[in-house]
Amino acid sequence: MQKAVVKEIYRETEKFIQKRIKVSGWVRTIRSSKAFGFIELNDGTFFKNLQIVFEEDLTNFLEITKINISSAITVEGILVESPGANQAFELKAERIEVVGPCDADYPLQKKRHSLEYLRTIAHLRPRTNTFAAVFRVRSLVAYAIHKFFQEKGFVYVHTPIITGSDAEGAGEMFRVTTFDIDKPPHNEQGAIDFTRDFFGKETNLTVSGQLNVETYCMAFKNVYTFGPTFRAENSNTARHAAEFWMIEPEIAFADLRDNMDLAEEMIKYIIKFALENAPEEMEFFNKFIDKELFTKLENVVNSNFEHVSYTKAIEILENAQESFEYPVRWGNDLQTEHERYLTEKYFKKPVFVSDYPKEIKAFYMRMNDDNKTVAAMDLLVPGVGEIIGGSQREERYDLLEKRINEMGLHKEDYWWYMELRKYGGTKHAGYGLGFERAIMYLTGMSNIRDVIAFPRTTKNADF
RNA sequence: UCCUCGAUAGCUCAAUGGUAGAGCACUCGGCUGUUAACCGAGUGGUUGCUGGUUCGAGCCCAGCUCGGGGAGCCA
Repeated sequence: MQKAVVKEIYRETEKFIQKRIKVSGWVRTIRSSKAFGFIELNDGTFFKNLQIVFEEDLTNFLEITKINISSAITVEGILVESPGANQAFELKAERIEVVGPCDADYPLQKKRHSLEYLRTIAHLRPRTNTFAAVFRVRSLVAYAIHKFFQEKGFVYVHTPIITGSDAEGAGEMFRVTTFDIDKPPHNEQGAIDFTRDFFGKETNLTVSGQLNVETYCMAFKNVYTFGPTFRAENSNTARHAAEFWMIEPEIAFADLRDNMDLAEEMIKYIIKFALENAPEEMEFFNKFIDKELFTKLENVVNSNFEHVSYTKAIEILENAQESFEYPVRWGNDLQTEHERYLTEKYFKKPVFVSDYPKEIKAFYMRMNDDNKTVAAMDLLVPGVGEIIGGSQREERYDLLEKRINEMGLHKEDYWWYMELRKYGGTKHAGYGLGFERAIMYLTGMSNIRDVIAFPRTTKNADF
């Protein structure tokens, strides 16, 4: 007998119709009458379910009518055309074996659950339509990102998760140590003696792979990282997590414009990839999560992203007929309300804001000729806000050294980073894409906790 | 961390300061093509925690815990 999976049955129906097949999966719902019943079977390979019809000629008919949702079963039968309205075919069961019964206290019902409740049962929520769709899309988009960069010849670099450089400056860090935290060793000055710790120095979980990946950029020309990142910020929002994934491409012999063009091409590529490779899931998001999703995504794919300088953006905001809570002033960073206005109301599409005042940006960003702004860019998208942050890097040794000093950093901490500027340093640029934020944008999900399998956020590391 | 709203059955939600309820889930029964199947009956509660006001608190007050929304920080 032919074994089949639900995805093949939907995609290549002609291969299975009128044939005896064997399918294994979980019961999503069951409706039974005195002499017959229906099971919606999901085997995990496909978003949609396969309808099983069973009748009282089954030797275990009574047992089957009583099984609970989420029981694991194996069904043998013939795939036939369905007289019902909602499906083209169904499996007429000749034999159903319960391979893994499900207890009656199973916490998921056939009805809708709140996303908040489902977070409390993170081990079971991938069995729901919403999370099945989210995590299949997440998987596909991760693949699409690799595919995009690999097809362009980029080299995938695994930058370290544990870092000894505490000066990356991108946020609060999680300490990595093997010390007994109740009694760490002290040196003669009375301070904690990190020379006796595992690495012989203070170490933390990385907040960004950028500085490390720049070294490989100077060897391979075009590189990217794709890995987990950790921020110990006490953030409590729908867009922040303590552990998240980031994609950080870095391109040599390239400037800020090349950088933005790459970002735009990548965003369009992954949107198209998701629409083509997960049509059922995307349809579901458009119908139940965000009714404007397809309109939004098609608008992004078919339009050119807007470009605006920070200075011009300030002008737009100053002239806006809008009362902002925070004042708009050249030199201040853009607030969330300002970003939302720009991308959602003014341009109504993704917009790159570039060339920010040097005071509000990182030390490694390239100084512009005006000596006031740096070659930085943020990509703002409607609904999610900042999804990408990047810059052209300062490749001039003396200017980099000057910025490090101005910002009160210690140049000894960056000795290897600075040497890149001595030994064949060249123009280069890169950006960071928050992977979860991209998934949120693609699916319409509005909380980052719902696009991470087991989210780690302030006061929550369950599962 | 700040502002704001909330926490009642397994879930989603009701309940003038006066006997804590419904739908779904679950159990039992019925039903010959269902589509969140349907019909009937039943089981199910320390009203988040601690204290206070009151003859009496799910409801009023205080503190705490956890969650939602917004803000800061950022991706």
